[in-house]
Amino acid sequence: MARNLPDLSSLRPAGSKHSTKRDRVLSVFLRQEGHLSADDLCDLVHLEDPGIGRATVYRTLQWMVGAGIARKVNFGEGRARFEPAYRHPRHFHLVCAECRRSSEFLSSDIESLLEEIASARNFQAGQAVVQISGVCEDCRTGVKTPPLDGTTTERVFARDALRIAIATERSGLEFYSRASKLTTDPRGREVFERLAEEEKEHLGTLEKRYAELLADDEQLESRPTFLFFKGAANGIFAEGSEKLGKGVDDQQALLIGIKCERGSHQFFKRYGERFEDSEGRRIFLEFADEERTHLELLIREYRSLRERQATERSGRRPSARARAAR
Amino acid sequence: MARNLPDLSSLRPAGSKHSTKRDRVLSVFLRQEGHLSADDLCDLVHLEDPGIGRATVYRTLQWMVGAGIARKVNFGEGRARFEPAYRHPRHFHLVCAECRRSSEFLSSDIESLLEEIASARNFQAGQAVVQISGVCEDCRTGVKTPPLDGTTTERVFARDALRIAIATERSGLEFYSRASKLTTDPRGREVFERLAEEEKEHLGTLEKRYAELLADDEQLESRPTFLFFKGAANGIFAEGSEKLGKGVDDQQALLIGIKCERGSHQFFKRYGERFEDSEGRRIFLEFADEERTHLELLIREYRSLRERQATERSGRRPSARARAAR
DNA sequence: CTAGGTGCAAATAATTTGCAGAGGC
DNA sequence: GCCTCTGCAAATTATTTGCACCTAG
Repeated sequence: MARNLPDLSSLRPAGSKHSTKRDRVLSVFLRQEGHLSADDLCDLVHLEDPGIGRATVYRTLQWMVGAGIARKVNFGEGRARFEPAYRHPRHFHLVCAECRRSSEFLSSDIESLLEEIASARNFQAGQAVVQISGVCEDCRTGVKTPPLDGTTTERVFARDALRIAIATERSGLEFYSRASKLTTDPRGREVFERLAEEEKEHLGTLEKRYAELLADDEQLESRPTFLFFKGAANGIFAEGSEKLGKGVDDQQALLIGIKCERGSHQFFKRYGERFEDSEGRRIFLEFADEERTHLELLIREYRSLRERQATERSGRRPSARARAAR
Repeated sequence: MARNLPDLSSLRPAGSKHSTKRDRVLSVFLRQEGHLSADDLCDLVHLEDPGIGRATVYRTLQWMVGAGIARKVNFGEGRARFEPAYRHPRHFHLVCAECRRSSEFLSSDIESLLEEIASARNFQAGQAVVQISGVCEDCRTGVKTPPLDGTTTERVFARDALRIAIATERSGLEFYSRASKLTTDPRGREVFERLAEEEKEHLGTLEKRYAELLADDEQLESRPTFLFFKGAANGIFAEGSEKLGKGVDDQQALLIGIKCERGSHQFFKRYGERFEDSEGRRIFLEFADEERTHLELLIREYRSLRERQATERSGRRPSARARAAR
């Protein structure tokens, strides 16, 4: 997503010599956006340096795949295509059968289902391929939508990241408002109220950021989604809110909150880390960080509550466990 | 899934002559279980008739793919593999990178997410490829699990179909019990009660069938899942139950029920039709049929309720619409 | 008898490899 | 100077095609 290319000199086969030609192949490859076939890359390389042989391109490509710099994808054309793994985390494809162009998407929902399936089969999952083949909008309507440039791709990614963060924030806010109403312990209630307040404030910040992003590109809101993170992010707090309903006590409410924040934190951290330095990555990681802070606060409060309850019990009469220990 | 092979004589290129050799290739192919490469098929064909050339096998394979008899799958080995489309509906793969064997699964949850994504991108989706590559249980543990024979595959499929049907039945039962408690109109309540009763009865039948199936193969319950239909089937009624909570009137309750039954009916019909004649298919289609009956009952009741309400209103004072029409 | 089907061998296409020479360290 | 990288051409692998012959309708 970001424009800054990785340091070429640090990328070379382990225990190997530096090679100008390999660097050139790599450099040409990394500057490309789409999914190149080995031949496409050959041609492009020849424009800059006709003295580079096919075999070198093939060999470099092989090394790049092994080193995780490139990914080999097969769209069933009888030849492989390659895409940069830098600035493109693991993602899935929509492949047009007519124009052979392909666009990308990312769905954490699908990813988690795949994980579930693999573990149900005791299968140690590595990479997954998800491809939808069909006919793209352009081929059906005849209108040629220009491909998104780097900055726009960045913005779409940031937009989606913000949307997900906002949705999570909203459901978090609902969760804490509910929790604060249900909590009887004044200190616990205060914690939930404070968290709800924080979520509200942060929600405002995110929404402001979203509005600013829209100001940069008026078509931004109508551009197709890149990140499909429907359930995974929002479901966490929604599930928590649901559990809150059924006569839970303060301690349970805190535990549910802890579970939600932990899930949410892990989710945003995990996905944030998958992206190269970019606005979207920043949004995810900042969010993960905020969730971590909340998580710590909740854990502290949970411990304090248990302590206070223990003291209270022992003040009146010894607890069941204490009595059993005697 | 079923053992009965399709009629070979009815399968031939449109406007083409009959050919013994093509029939033989086809017949050998359809008798196989796994994913054959063109060469594998050649070798197998040569065992029965060494006088059949490579080209014929390739040409037959091409025709089979075009005619929808076979599906071409690419596991990234540099050569294509082919699987019979008969007795195997569209499905996804887990591919072991070590032993190169692949096992199959079906997930309606993933399918519906894929549909959603395609439509969000205005992409007319055709086929989808979902592959998880990794290391299978056998390769990790060293224990060689024998591949499932036809009868067992059948049973696993029937087991999964029953599990899904039972889960749906359960959530349907919960939905109708709830609805019957919430409904004020005595006739409407009676309908919901009757449906709840029917669900309960049918649930019993399904559970009995499940127990019978387990009796045939004591390991059946522990065999890996083939159908991953987590959300799609159960979510329908669960969503309906949730909506029921918030002070809905009788008419709305009926409408929610109609929506649930319609979704459920369509779901089971759609997936049932994807399978060749088999116990699993029967379970799905029978279930779809039951849901259709419920759907019709609910629609009749909804109409009757509206009519009664209209009469009631016009008996007391003309309805808003009737007054406006004057 | 004739259009389509078939085997064989040759063509194509993508990718890999052997090898002699070039170039980094 | 050693060892790896590189270009070229030849090899390999998967699949398709041309063509003379065969066979079903």
